[in-house]
Amino acid sequence: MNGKKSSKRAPTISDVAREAGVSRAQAARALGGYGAVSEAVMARVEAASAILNYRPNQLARSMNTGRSQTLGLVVGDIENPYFSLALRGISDFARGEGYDVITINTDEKVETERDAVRVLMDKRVDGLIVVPCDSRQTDHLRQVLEEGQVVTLFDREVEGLGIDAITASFVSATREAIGKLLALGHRRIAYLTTMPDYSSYRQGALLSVSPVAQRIKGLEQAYAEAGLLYDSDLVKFNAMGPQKVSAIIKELLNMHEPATAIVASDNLIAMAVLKECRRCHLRIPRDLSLLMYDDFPWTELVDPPLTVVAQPVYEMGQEVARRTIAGIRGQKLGPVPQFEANLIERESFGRPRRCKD
Amino acid sequence: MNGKKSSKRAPTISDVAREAGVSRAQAARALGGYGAVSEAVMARVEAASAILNYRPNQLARSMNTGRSQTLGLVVGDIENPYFSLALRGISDFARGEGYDVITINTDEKVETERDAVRVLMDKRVDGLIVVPCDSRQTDHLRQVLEEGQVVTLFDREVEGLGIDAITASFVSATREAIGKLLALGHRRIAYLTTMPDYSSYRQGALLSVSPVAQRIKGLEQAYAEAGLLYDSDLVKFNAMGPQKVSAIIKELLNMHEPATAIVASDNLIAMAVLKECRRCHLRIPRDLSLLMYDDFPWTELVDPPLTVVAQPVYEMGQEVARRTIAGIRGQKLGPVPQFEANLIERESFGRPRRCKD
DNA sequence: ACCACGATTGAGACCGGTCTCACAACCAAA
DNA sequence: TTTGGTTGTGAGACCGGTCTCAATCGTGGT
Repeated sequence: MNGKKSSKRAPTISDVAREAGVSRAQAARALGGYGAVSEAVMARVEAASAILNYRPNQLARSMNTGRSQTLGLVVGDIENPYFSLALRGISDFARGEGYDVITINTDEKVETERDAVRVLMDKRVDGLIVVPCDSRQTDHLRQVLEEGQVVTLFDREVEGLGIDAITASFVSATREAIGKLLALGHRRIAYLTTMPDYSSYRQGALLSVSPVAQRIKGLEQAYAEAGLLYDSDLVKFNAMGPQKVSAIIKELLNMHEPATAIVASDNLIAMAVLKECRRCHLRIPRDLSLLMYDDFPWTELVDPPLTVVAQPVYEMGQEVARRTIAGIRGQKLGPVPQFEANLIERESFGRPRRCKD
Repeated sequence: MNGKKSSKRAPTISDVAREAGVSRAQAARALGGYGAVSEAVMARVEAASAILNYRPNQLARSMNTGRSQTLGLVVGDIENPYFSLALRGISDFARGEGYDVITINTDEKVETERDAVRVLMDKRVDGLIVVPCDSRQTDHLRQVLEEGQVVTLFDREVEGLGIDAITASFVSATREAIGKLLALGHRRIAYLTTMPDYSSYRQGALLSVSPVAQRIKGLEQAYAEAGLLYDSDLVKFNAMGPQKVSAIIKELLNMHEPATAIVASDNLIAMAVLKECRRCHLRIPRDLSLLMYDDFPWTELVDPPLTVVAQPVYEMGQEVARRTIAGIRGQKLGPVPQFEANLIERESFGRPRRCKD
């Protein structure tokens, strides 16, 4: 139905020039607002442009300016409300500066991330915003940086790349949250993350800058402050999907000393935990306390309303966009602002149950 | 930090040709896999390309093929999980066919939609997927259609444009849901939508194809089947944001014959209703029954789990992408498949309370 | 009247690819 | 040996803009 015959080919600057009776160069100058143009020519060209309903071809413009006015966003999963809110922040800011955004999902697979970066480079985006899915495999990032591309990281840092990363700082909010759990009497607090287990997180250095590492650090600090030592067996990686989470919960509850509280590293895990609890008739916070990262509208609507550590996702989105665009323009913006996560207390914390059952 | 000096300019096909000792045309043929190329040249060019780490400039390619391998998505608010799930469906399918997606938010403002369409046209996207925010102001769509652009609508139809629209069919699921409410004894069932009130929805024709119209139709059918007449004063437009929703709920409960059930046209409204109920200590379903459109993971986690009318959003997203790309390629795909919405019964329906208080 | 200088203007190169066309080389058929 | 048809190849036009450069024009200074 649609493109019956591409009816009228879109008018080009040559058409406008002919209509106005001037040279291509002159028409371009009039429309582009650069160089010197007389009143008369300006008027004629504007009229011609209006008559033909001329719109400049951005592709052609990009060709020789080298700027495409487009940002590339490489993200794990845009369906995840965390990222879609970030995208909203990014595109709102970008739009205000005349940039558009191409989004590509990686599903947290490095191979896909590599492809995505390449595709976006090929499309000559002016800047790249990347949520790197593996802090160790970053050759592709290093390579595009060498080519002079502007890259900004979001949500996760990578050491040694020497580029900005917009992240929230989780240590203090986490320490505060875990402190409350400890005060309530919890000792066995499990941490669930979708992150794959890199042989062991205890190698520390590798993960030292990721949000997960920060959160675990905050957790350990809280234990230390209480004069306790955290049992790192309670950190569970690879909690992707409801089945995995379900299995992990079973494991945690069947330990010699069962977990009495769960920290969910993101909203998907938290939902899986909630679902599993409902299935097994476990009541929160009576049977299990729950802390989740990120605050979404529904978290205060569930039963019980969830205590969460929130980060200003939308604002962080705006900030990556701001810094990326500044980078493109060659501006310096000073140090990355600290986005501090904060604890929002609702009703998913309670005293631990004494014994099993 | 980033673009210190754009270190090495990206190699072009000329560089490859020189390195391989052949003409530009020949190098292009070898790389592009068209025309006739001898074994020897092929090998030399491939080697040169690998050495230089050559990547073709998609912009330049787009220039004269006229195809940018990019889709434009114009959507109300990507933060809305309904749309972000749809986007996921769209980009997954698009990616599989070698297309990328530029997303622009309209905030449901026609003016912004107009701009968005223009910007995307200027960037020469190959096809446009639009969630039109006003079924009456569609000149900009009509115009790009005349220019031969491929456009597919999503979520909402517009009459007289003669293009595909991917929507779910809501009549029967809604009739079923409302039938259950009527059977439980409800008579005063309110419908809340963010849609602005076009003087009055009773003009019918204007809204005849929108999802909202379909839902109201299903609602009225259910009443008719029960031998009742629906009081159209119970349809409340313009329910944008928690405050509006809050005001509307107050109004509904203070009517001479108060509403005993609420139908929320989208998840944002439903959340606002839930929040308001919590604030006013109204219990669902004891004091008020609630039906919401769209099914999201959290709907079965809230208190109580929500009865919803679900639509296969992800699949619908895939389908728009499929049809848009088919349109670009000039293929015909036959009639648009019917996506039937279906009722998922959970626990937010109950008997209406007898009197006030 | 003559020259310098700035404002206007058009010709044409260029961005990095694709693609048409003419021509050379090669082989089999006549 | 001449003819015809197939590769293989390079030259160069083209996509639709931007931008450099030199030429032209008008004008004030001397």
